[in-house]
Amino acid sequence: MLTNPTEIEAKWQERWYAAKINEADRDDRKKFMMIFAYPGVTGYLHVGHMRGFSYVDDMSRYMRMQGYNVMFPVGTHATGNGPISLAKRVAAKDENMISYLLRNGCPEKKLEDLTDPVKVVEFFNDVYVRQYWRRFGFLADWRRFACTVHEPYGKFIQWQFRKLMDAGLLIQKPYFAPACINCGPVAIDASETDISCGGNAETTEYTLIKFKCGDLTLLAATLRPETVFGLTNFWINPEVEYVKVVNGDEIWVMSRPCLDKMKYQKDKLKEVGSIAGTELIGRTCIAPFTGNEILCLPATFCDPNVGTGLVMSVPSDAPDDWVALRMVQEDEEQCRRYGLDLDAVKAIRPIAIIETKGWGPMPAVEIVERMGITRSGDPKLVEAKKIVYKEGFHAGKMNANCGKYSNLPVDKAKDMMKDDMIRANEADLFFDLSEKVVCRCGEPVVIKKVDDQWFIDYANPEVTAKSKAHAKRMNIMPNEYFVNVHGVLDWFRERACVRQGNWLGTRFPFDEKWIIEAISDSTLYPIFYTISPYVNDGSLKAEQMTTEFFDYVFLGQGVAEHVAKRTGLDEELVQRIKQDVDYWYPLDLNLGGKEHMTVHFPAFLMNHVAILPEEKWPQGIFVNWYVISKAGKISKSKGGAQPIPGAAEKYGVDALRLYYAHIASPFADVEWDEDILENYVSKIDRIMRTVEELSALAESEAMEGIDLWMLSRMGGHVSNVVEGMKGYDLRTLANVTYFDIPNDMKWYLRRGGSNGAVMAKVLNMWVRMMAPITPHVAEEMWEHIGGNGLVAQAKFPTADPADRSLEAEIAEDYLRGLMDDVNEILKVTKITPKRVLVYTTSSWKAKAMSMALGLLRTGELKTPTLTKAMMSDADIKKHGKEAPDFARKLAEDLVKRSKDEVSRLEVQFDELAFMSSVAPFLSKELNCEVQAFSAEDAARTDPQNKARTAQPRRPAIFVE
RNA sequence: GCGAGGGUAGCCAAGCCUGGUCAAAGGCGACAGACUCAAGAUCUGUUCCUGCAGAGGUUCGCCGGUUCAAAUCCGGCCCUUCGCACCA
Repeated sequence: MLTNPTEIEAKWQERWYAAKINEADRDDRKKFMMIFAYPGVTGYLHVGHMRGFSYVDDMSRYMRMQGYNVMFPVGTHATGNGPISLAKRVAAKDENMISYLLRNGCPEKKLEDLTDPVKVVEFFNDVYVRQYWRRFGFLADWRRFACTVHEPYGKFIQWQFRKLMDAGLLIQKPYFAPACINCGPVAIDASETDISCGGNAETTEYTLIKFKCGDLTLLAATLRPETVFGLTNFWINPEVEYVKVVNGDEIWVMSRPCLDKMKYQKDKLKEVGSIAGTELIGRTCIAPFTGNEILCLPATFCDPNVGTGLVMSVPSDAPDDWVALRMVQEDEEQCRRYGLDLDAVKAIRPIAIIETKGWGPMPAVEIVERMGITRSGDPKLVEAKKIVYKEGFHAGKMNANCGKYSNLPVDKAKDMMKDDMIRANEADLFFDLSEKVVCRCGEPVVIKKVDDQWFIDYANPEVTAKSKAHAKRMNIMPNEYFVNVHGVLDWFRERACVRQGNWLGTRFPFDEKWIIEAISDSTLYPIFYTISPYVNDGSLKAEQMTTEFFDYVFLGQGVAEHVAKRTGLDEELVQRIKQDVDYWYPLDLNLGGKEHMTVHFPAFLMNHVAILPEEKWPQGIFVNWYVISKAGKISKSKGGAQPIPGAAEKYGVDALRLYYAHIASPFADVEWDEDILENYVSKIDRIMRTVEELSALAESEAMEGIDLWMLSRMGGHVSNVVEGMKGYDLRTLANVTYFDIPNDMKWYLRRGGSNGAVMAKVLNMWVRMMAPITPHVAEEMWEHIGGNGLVAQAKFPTADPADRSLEAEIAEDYLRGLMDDVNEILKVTKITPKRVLVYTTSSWKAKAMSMALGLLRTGELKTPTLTKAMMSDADIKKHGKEAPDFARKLAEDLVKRSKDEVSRLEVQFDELAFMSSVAPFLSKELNCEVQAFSAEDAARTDPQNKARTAQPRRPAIFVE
């Protein structure tokens, strides 16, 4: 038997792939199709990704052993700008990128190729397949490989979008999205694939409120348009030079950084000059709604980079405003400098507008007081603002000062007032990012308006309702997600599905200027794997993948003969493809990381429901959690994670696979820890040695109790695993196979088990149980014990009912219980035993027990009934002193027992005979003389009269 | 903000849906013993507190409730992790 994991892996992978057992073709078996959500091509993957991937191989191997014809295809998702930006960075000789590539094993001479995005994709496709999936021994059908940027896949996506259009699910409307001013649309996310900083930024919607000031319109950007009723003044930063911008017949005033951003959102802005902040201070402007004239006052907290750089002042509810107002009112010198009317300034009072439970009428005044804030720029203001905003917005309602909005909850009033003001041309919208975002190219990212953006209408009520109903029938794991997915489907709304710019992906079939974006082209794709072998072997060409072709093979619409004629394909081939599709589809299980719960899975589900007939809707979803590093999520972009081939070499593939399956429930994150890996490595070592040792046992000696026990236990283990695997519970499979069974083996040997025939049977079952999770070492052991063919193709074991021996299991439990008790006595008394005497129950107690069990069965077991029954028995009545007490204990004890325990008590078990047979074993274990007696044996040795405490299934013990 | 998950002994982690077999699986780690010249590996035992007889006591984030009985069911609170759309 080989022992080096790398050699074992190479040996068996070669045999599997040579025998093509990974290739799935239609036959007359029942089928099972499962995938993992294909990874994006963004660079090297790390050991964390292999967790979910290996689950799919584990499960598909298990299903194969259960007799299913299993299809496990793989592919990659290269849509987007990941490969482009990688290529750009290589071309720019970016040192971080180069060293990252080399560190992960990219050959130096390959670097030149990687300046081409298409070659980047092909390079990583090869890395993923060879260095990750094949390296891990996956029985994936490589012939079915698909990549989203290959032309035939694009044909499929275009067909999908035509179907969405037919179903009325493609709609067009304006959209505001983050974009680099240079490269076009970018994704803003924590992993910062497209950008070099600002991954946590969010898009903020400001309401621009217009304040007439002579012929100028001052624009205040606010998050709280509902507070206009509380306006007391306007803030201008005296140190800022504002710009004047013509928009229609208005002249807008804003800061320059604001104009730079707004240009991307409004078409006809024309800069016509500038005006100093100081020039505006002291003027009055007209507040919308109220029509009040308010004064422009100086405030340095107006940041030209935030919003418009102009701020409307609501001192009742905005702490910044209140602090600034007080400062202005107290600084008479400044008022004089700006020529302000001192009395008018001093007369400004906050106007209460919102009632919030637990707060007075002026929350801002209150909190500034409470936190002791006196100056603008005090860092505590950030916190103050947060508190007031949160409380007011969610718990407050508009007060009597607010006209027709009085009494409305603040969050409702906000939207109504915003809409009303926009309609009345008193306001507009402006989008900005909550923090600075810079593209990978170095240019800033802004929010850009797109006028004719296409969306997939996931809010469509019919598709949503059908999807929700179908989700109820699906096998969705974990259960929490099964429950939650309905909420997600409800919340799912229109989703922008195409984008412009320099992107890899499929052209939008209705307008070639668009490219279908990354999430929208990866929803229906599992069905593509049913036809991909024909694509990959050249018998189906991209130009033959017409609408009619897809309509026929996927939807069963049209006639094969026509499709054949129009595409030039053989009619027989067209029919064969359709039969393949009908055989394999629907998808049985789609496994993906938890990040897919609110993005991919709902879209996956709804596209199937919207496009395919009901019998092709997916059957299952499995969500897995991550492997994280101590610092947090192991991230592709941040590095630091163990490269996959290195880990495979270091620990062995099977140890890694076992680690993933066993370390925790799939529905919890785990922390990557090298020390723990070592434990799994030695676990596998030990198991291999155990198998080697046990397989050498001599053939057929007489069958003993311990042999019956071993076989019985094995059957129980198999049943538990098979039951668990109905819910794809790999952890139970792992725990039983790699931990419980070895522990049983240990006990078997310790008890002197040595039956070669029994062990041959047990090992044969055990090795097959190891085949799904640690397939390489399982093959090696399978070969060693003389198993038939490849274990990967063997049947998963089933429990043989004839092997079940409750009595044998009871006996060993009895023995272990006894040993525990003896150990406890030895521990407490600190005796080194010279002699241990054991007394089994007296027959009257055994009789009482069976009476009690009888009463329990009929539901009559109570202390008085049992006592009465016992006293009417002559044998028991002789022990009239002890009996009532025993009856009470028995009755109290038995009602608490589970069904399983009770049924064990009902099994006949000769305690004395068993004790006599295990006395030699105990004697060896305890290293002293051991004798067993019946408690009723008049000739027994019993120096302390312990025998009287013996009970059924609980012998009395004497130690000296 | 919206939504979801988690808090179990020194650590990791099952159990919770379906209450009683739960002082709570398993694994690490630690301690002791066996084996060994020794170390490692392996095996055995111990590992909440108390206890010179197999027992008792106090535990499963906190508070309260339901129940004969709660880690498990219900309510509230505290802490924590995660997802939230052009990133797959």
